[in-house]
Amino acid sequence: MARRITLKEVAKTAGVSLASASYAVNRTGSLGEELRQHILRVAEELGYRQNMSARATRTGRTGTIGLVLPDLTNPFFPHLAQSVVQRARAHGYSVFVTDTEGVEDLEREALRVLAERGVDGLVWFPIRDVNTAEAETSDIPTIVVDRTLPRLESVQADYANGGRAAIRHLLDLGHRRIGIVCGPTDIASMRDRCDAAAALVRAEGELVFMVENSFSIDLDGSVTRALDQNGATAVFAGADIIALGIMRHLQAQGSVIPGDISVVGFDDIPWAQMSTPTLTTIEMPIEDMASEAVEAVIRRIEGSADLRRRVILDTALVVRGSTGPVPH
Amino acid sequence: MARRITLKEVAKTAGVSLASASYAVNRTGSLGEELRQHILRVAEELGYRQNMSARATRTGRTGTIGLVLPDLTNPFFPHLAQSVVQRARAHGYSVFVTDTEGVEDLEREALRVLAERGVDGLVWFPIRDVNTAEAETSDIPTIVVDRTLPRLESVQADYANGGRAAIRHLLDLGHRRIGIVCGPTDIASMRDRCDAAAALVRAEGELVFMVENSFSIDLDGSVTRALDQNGATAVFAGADIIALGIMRHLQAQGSVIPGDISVVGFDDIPWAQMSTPTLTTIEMPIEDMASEAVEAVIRRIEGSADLRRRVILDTALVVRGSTGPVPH
DNA sequence: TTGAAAGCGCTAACAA
DNA sequence: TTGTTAGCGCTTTCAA
Repeated sequence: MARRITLKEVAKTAGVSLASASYAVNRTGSLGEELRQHILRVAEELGYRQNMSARATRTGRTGTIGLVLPDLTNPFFPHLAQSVVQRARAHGYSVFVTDTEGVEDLEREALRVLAERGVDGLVWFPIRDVNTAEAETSDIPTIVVDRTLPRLESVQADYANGGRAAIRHLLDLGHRRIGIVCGPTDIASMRDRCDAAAALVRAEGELVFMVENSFSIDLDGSVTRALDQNGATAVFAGADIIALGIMRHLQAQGSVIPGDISVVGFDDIPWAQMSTPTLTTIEMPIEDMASEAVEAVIRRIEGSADLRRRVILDTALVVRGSTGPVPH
Repeated sequence: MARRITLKEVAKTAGVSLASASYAVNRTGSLGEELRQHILRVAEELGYRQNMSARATRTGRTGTIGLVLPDLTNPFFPHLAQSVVQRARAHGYSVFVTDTEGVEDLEREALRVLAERGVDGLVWFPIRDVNTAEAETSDIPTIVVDRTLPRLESVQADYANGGRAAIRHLLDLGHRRIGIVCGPTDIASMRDRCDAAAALVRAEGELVFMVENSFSIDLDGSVTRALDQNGATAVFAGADIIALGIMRHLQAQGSVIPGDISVVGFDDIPWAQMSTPTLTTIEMPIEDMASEAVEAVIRRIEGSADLRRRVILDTALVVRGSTGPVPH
């Protein structure tokens, strides 16, 4: 493990001062063109690589961003993480990824560690709509994704409209007796989509049941009971993973989808395309959310002290095989 | 954005020297118990947080690990990434995650950036069995996952045995006419499982076809043709994603799985549990691979100049609904 | 345009 | 046990 070449050594071999070497490498200061070229050539030859830590102690900037999210294996997040990493790289930032495992203590700890590492900014998908780490994040530019936290800029999808779009689709197919299986309602983004959906069902049809299930393909007894007993011709689920569970249950009971009953989900996770039938759902603008979040956090880092904003991005209905005309 | 408290300020307010403050915070050196407590209390009150960059310039260690992988949205990786992040945290390391998008230039670039950031170690899942970045990684402790690269320690699953276990399972069910759909064979781990599987089929049954497909649920024409024309009673796929595509295709042709034909995959991605029928497959020891990789890289970082090792972890057959007795 | 030198916040050898 | 002090590698002000 040969010791790394320092700027000083580059300067010495190039026969220039440390300052000039620094100027050349960073394209700062003013340097004669041939001198700069010469220094860069020497640096190249010696295999010089910047020491970001040292640079960071001087500049106070690390060129890093922390991404904090609840659970990488939840199908929603890998795509988000990938997009954040890519957008950040495009701006020259590297990303610390932290998985909080849905545990608030770990979340607080994660934010503390990232603060200590001196991340320039944070993209944070909180476990719940609660700021578990006010203190740790208070002096770091932070963008919250998918949640709303006091005093923090956020990027969200238009959940309410998404919920309505799902119901509108069912209504257009002639469905009137509609059931809703919501995800955990302690999360605002979930409440938004379900409440909006429920309101529209009530206005133009009949809400035959509205129950809740955890983010799981396994259904609670209360949910299966609702599905079995209430004669809905269509079901809206607050999350695709739940919708898939519903489809599985209905099919196991001998129902044909969408012949007997239609199902629509929310999120457009990858599985939605591989189920039988494929799942009609509401697509989240994940890439847009990721780039919006990264751009926003970098904008804050680079100083343009933006107003506190809330960016709301459009969702879209994706019609697939799990919805069809109401049976008679 | 209030300026961060420095150790110097802590020392001053606590009325001690900078060194003592450092000792207290790092639990190094020798310090009277009450003095240490006092300093820590002051640090706490002031909201002191270490500046890891400064620390790193002095110690030459950043307490960070780089994780480099081809594609976070590939269902295999989120779990791996999560496990790596968790194991690393348990050891006090933070993880830079980089997605190389399956592009070798980006991979090289990613490794260069991580080297520049001074990561203490690298956990690297290369795109192919080729070291695209010899130079960038040569002086950083590196563990390669799932591939074999010259001069680098690696962690792998026992692919050959996994392939054999899948075939053994089919043979035990009475199948003799078996087809194989391999994944991209330019990857050693894929070749291993398929070759071992093929050898066993040839030895104890009849290999009715052996074709190749990309890592995709969509099948090449050559694959669908093989499936349709060769009267296999069972198919082994080199990857679950391909197995799911095969199931979809067969079902679309009117075949019943496993009544008419059995399908077994490889990887045990999450979807394998949600398909209809659920997919019999070979489980990869992902968590073990992740912790083995992290432990190994940390062992190297902390100096125990291990011999160059190759760790091979066991795979396991997971029997689900897509395999059954041979039809007559 | 170039260089000398101060100092970022911290650790650790050495002295007291 | 505690303090003094010399740097780690770098950027940046200031003077030449």
